[in-house]
Amino acid sequence: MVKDIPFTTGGSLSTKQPKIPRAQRAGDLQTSPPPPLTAFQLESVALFIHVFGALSLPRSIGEIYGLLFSTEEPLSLDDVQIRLKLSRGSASEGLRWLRSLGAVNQVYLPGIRKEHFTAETSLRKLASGYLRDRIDPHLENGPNRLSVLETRIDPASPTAHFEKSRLGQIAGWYKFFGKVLPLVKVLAGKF
Amino acid sequence: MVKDIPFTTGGSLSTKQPKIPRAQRAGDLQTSPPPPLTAFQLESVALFIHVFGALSLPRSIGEIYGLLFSTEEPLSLDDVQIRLKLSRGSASEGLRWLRSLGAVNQVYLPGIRKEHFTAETSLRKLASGYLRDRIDPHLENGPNRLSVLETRIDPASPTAHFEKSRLGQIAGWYKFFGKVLPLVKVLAGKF
DNA sequence: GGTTTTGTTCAAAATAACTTGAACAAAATT
DNA sequence: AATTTTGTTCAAGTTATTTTGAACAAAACC
Repeated sequence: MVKDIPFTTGGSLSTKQPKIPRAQRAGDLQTSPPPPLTAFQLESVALFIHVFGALSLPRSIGEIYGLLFSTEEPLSLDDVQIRLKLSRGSASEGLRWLRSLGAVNQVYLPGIRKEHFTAETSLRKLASGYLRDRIDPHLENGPNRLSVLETRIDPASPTAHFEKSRLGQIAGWYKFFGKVLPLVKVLAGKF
Repeated sequence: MVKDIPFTTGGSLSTKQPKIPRAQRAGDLQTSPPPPLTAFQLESVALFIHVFGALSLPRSIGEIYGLLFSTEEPLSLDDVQIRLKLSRGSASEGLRWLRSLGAVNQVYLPGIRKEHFTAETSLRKLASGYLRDRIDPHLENGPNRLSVLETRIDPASPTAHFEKSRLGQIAGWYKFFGKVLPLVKVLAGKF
């Protein structure tokens, strides 16, 4: 809202200069020349676009992780954005997603205000983060879903016996995942 | 192509009747009244839409598997299409995808021409099919991708050491999956 | 206090994925 | 061999996801 009044800002009543688009701000005098990626970085980005794509995750997330993975120094949001030519929004949301998963670490550099990030490469942390955020939640509703399904069986119906056996089937699947996922997390710690 | 000439067909030169849309063909006299799903079927469909959605698979695939899972008798493509109100194309492609994964079985009913399908519920088959079709292919390219990445390292560069350590990291990940996935397949057989 | 820097949000635009349905192909039937 | 039944394909339409960018909010700085 208030989209038509670009030359005033929210809070203050005092005189204000026109708002300068962010792109010009930092750069007017010396717009940092976009640092090209090394061959290793380019190949890493391609690799992780592929890997994340296999999990149906958006390209931008693969790009960001790939860049951090292939770069020794911590990078800021702006570094990421400029090097990958992403929008601010994508870079911000992508980093947030990766952070929440535990796939990137925040690094505080003394005297520097911007947050910086590095790639987390521990398989244990990556695997457990992924499973925790993207798989476990589905398993937690399991028992609930199962009991709802049970209420849909009419014991009088001739199909009741079949339906109960299906119910048992699903229960077995949940049991399987309940046992195997923790095991995978443990094994991931050994690599 | 030849999209503007709806009243001739490809092969023959002889006189032909206008092509009748499939929908009218079977039905003119008694269009089969769409059989409503039972409460159990409805709930199953919802459940599998959810489960397949967690794997970023299309809704129609979850619907089809859910219907077959909750139905004792084998169903034909038309049965699936009509009951779920899907298009022919979706039903066909969805069933093909599920078949190729090994998640549905083809059943030949004596004296009936249409192919019929039932849901495969063995965890071993489901898991190994999914892993085989959707995960293994990515792992197979692994060694190749790894060696390409290696060629991108300039041994003279000061980052070469870091980059080699990253390479080792990835190699470890591949090793992990190479060991764990077969284990998962074996364990799935025990449930 | 006001200004600047930094990070987030979200509506709209761009892109990708899915679905539809009619044409086609293949096989069974007459 | 012509017709009917059945299953597949794919261009076009529809829907969902991702990306963009400008407004906003929060914190650091003056």
